[in-house]
Amino acid sequence: MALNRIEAVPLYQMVRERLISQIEDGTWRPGIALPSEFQLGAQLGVSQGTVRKALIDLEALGVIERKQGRGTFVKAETPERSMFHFFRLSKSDGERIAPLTLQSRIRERDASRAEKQAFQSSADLAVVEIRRHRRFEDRPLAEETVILRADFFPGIALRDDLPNALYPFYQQEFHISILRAEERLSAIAASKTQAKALDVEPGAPLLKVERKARDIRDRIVELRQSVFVTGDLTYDIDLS
Amino acid sequence: MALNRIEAVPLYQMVRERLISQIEDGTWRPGIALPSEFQLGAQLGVSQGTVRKALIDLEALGVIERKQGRGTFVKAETPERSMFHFFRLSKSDGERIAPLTLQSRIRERDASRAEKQAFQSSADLAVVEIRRHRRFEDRPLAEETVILRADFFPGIALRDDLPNALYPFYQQEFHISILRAEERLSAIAASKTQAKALDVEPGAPLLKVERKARDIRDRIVELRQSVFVTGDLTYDIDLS
DNA sequence: AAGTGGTCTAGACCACGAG
DNA sequence: TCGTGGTCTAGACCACTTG
Repeated sequence: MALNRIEAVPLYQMVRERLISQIEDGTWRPGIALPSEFQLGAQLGVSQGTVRKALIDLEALGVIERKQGRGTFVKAETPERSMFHFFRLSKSDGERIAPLTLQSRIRERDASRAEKQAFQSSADLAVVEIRRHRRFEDRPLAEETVILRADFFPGIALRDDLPNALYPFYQQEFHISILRAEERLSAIAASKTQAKALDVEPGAPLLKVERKARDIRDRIVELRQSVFVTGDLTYDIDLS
Repeated sequence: MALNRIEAVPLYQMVRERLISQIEDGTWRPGIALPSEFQLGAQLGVSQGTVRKALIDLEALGVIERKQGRGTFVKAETPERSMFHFFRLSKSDGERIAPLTLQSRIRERDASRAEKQAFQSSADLAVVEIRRHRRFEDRPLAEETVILRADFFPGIALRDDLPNALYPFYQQEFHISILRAEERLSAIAASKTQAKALDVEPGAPLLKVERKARDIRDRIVELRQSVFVTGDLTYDIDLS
């Protein structure tokens, strides 16, 4: 239980990494309370203040939630939270919208060279490709392709019950928490295929979003390309 | 110099607000070093640890920079930093691009109802409108309209020497630091006017970006609408 | 009343940068 | 060598939640 002190690595960072490991391996599950700061300190052989610093880091990371008088809780990725965080389309009055996923196809294949590069892997790699058609208020909203590292999601290609919100599913079934993502956006003209799938004229403006999603260890675990019909919707972001 | 202890407001928050005020009023100017943690604590009548907590907050806010062994410095908004932070277009290889501003027109007028609402002001309000045409590598890149609260930028409408990067200019000339912004993005089809200004076909896909920029006090001080020809450029963002 | 996280202090020592 | 921020500890008290 106690930490092996390694020279030149601050104690609170070791505590933080230890806790991350324990959340990953299921020792502390989403929704439940961690031991108190004093208890954790006693277990790990450090002071309460050191545990505290680690917990503040983890809260800033978005891994846990601290509530005065109640305790410290592992954050559960609910479909609602995930939508709010990673699906950022809203109406002109600012109200966020939630899409519906109608069709999805899933298959496993070898990674392309570009995909291997994106996953920062030099060895051969199997990936799982998910294609989805997403709608909102009975109209086509987006065409989406999701690429996953097959080794991180064993058996996912055999699942025929993929939910609308994938990130809570990743967390519950595979212990993978998506915490950050990098996106590249551009305006494109609809191709014939896209126009047909999204029920717009060829050449109509579409918003293309290419995403690299990272887990708790900052590994890139998902690639995603989405093409949206924005219409009078907007894609809302914060720069800070 | 010392703080007036107000019940129910933590000391470190009072220290933080005090330091923000002092940065705003020019007591500590961008680029210079603050007094050490112990000196600040002695001046304000609190312990070094309390000052430290305030400084950690300010660093997370992006207001200061702390360097071990050297000191704590007020961040200077350089054109480079500002570009990197708030101008997020890049080439397909990931290299950030820097635009050139060719024409700009500036005038003062009354705020529209929508603008008053955006600035969260119920009273009448004068605004300054800046229109800019921005280019990259000899091609049109964007048409931009910037709306400022006239009361926050006294005399700016008389300036005929607006620089390419406005945010460092706001900081140096008006002591206003832009720290955060909210943006709403959408893909639109070029109107005839836009097509002519940006040298594309009418109907070509453009990326529209509507920004509300906030200062150190979280006040909305600038509205901005930009319309970009993305082509093979992308607008890069982080979700976290 | 008991237990949790939040604030505040004081002091010791370490790591880094500059003279 | 000195002064800075960075880590770590120990202890006191406050604010909030639950039983």
